[in-house]
Amino acid sequence: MKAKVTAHDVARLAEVSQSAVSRAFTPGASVAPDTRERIHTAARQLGYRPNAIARSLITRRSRIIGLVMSYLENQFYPVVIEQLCQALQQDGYHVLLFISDTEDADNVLMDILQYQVDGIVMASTTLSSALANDCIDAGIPVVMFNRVAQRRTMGGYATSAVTSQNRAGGRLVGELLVSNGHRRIAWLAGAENASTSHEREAGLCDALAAADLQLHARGVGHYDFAEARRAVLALFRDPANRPDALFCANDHMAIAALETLRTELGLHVPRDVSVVGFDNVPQAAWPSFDLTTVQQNVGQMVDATRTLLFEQIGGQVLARGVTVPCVLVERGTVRARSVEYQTHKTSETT
Amino acid sequence: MKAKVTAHDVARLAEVSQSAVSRAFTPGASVAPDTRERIHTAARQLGYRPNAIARSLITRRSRIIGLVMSYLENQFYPVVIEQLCQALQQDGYHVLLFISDTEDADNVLMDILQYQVDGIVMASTTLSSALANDCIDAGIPVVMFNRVAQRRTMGGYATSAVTSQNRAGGRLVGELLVSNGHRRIAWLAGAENASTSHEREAGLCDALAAADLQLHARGVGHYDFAEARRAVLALFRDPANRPDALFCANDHMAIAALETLRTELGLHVPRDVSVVGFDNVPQAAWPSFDLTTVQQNVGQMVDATRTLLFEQIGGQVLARGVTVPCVLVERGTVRARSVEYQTHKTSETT
DNA sequence: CTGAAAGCGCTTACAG
DNA sequence: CTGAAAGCGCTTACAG
Repeated sequence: MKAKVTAHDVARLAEVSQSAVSRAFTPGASVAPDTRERIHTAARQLGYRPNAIARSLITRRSRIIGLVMSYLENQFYPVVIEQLCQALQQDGYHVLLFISDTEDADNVLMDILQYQVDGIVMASTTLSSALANDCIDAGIPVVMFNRVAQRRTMGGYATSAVTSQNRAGGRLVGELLVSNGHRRIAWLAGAENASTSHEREAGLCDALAAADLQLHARGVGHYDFAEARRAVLALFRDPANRPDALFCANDHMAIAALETLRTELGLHVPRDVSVVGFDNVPQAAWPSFDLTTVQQNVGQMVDATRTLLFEQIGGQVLARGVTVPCVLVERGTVRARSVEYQTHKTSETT
Repeated sequence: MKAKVTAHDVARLAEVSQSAVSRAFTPGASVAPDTRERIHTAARQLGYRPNAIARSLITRRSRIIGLVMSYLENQFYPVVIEQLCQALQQDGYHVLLFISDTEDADNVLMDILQYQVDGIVMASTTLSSALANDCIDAGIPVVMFNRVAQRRTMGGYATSAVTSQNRAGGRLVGELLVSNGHRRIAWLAGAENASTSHEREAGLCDALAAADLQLHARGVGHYDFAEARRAVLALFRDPANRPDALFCANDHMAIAALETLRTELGLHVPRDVSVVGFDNVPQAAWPSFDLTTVQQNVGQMVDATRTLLFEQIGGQVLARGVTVPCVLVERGTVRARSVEYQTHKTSETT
């Protein structure tokens, strides 16, 4: 391992001061063009790269964003990581990734703070809001991704958040199911303390209420494959009182439901029961699932996250929420309107 | 945003020197127990956290590992990220995540080097080995994860690598297929320049050769869903000359093959054709796929990665390769031995 | 446009 | 066990 080459080494070779070397690597600094040229040549010769750590210490900007997630089995999150990482790289930022169960959240917090990250993105539905508030108290901008803080304000601060229009998305699904003739509509919730799950359920209920319907049944899958399976089994235990549609709080659980309904309960989707998810993960489009779902616009969510982050890094203390529209993606898991129903409403058909 | 509290502030409050504060936060440093106590109390009072950036500058250790990946759609990699991240967190290290297409690899490299990472893990089959060699030249330990450098040595250095026993895994699959009576065995390669794909194919061919067989056909799917679909279509174009088994270089492509065979070609798996993958991603266990595959032991691979990394960070310059055993996971996509064949070999059955 | 100097927040010999 | 001091590799007023 060769000794690290520093700005001083380059300065010596290029016969300039160390300050000049620094300027030659600072966009917009005032250096004569030929000086800069000479410095860059020397730097290339020595294999010099500015030390970002030293720069961070003096500028008090690390250009690092902490990204906190709890689990990646739900394919929605790898997609988020990929897009967020690439976008931030383009902005000249980098991503320090923390995987955290809710239990060791405190240690994670300490680590993040010690690394002097310029901001934090919490992209997980299962992290405590207390953690977020601690960061804000430490003066570090936090953006909640795909969730909302449980307490929106604390000590005069508020937590920024980027979410889909979950309630509107839920309503879209409710309207689709109702207009296709479903009357016994069940809801499979994610985590009871997750804002995403709540809002999607509220949207569903809005649509049901507008049609004078109520939730037929309700289960909780904790956004987990195995738990979703169990909940589905319970929901469909009584053959005489089966739901005719199941709306799941995300695709990950919807796929678990699909598998369980087909394999273990011998039901056909959508003939016996319709299934709808939320997210539009890549697997939803696979022919085996062909899942009708609500697409979260990850690109727009990532853009909004960057905007909120940079606003706050730039000193604008105002936290705010941004809400991104989502769109219904109709595929094959919702039963089409029955014939008599179609006749009934034929004028409405587009 | 409150002003940052530093070791000096704590020193003032605890009525000690700034050096003492530093020692109180350095495990193993010599401080009187009650002094340490007083300092920690003061620190807690002020909300002090040591600045990891400043520490890195002086210790010349950032305790950051750069993790470079190209894409996360193959679910194998999110699993790797999750486990690697958590293991390194436990070691007191953190992960700076870089997503890189092969094209912008150079920029990525510069960034990594500027951030003074203590080591780099390249966990992607599609990154150039030139990139890896550049890092080694810069004196930063590199471990290839799930691949091997194209040129193992350069300028006296070699690149450490952690891989599964891919050739043995490929042989296992070949033996399974042959012993179950398949005779027209096709191979769906990943990328032509990926060591994983090569070795698995070589293992398959070993098994075929031992049974006096040859590859029946061969396609290339570039580890991509859409390309795998296209390759499968080509492989099965001629109904008179169809493979009776298809071994895919990873599960991601095997699932694409399954979907294509069933939906577009109307073939039944395993009655018409057997399909085997490699990795054992979570989806392989889903009932819709129930995919027979070779499991890569991610836990062992992660452990080996840490070992190699820390060896080299500790100054042992020797790069070396570690190879982790993998195991055949038999599920439902391989046709069982035909009756006459079974009779023939009945004594061998375990 | 350029250089000398101060300083970012720490760690770590070196004395005592 | 403790403190004063040097220094990690940069940036950035401040003069010139």
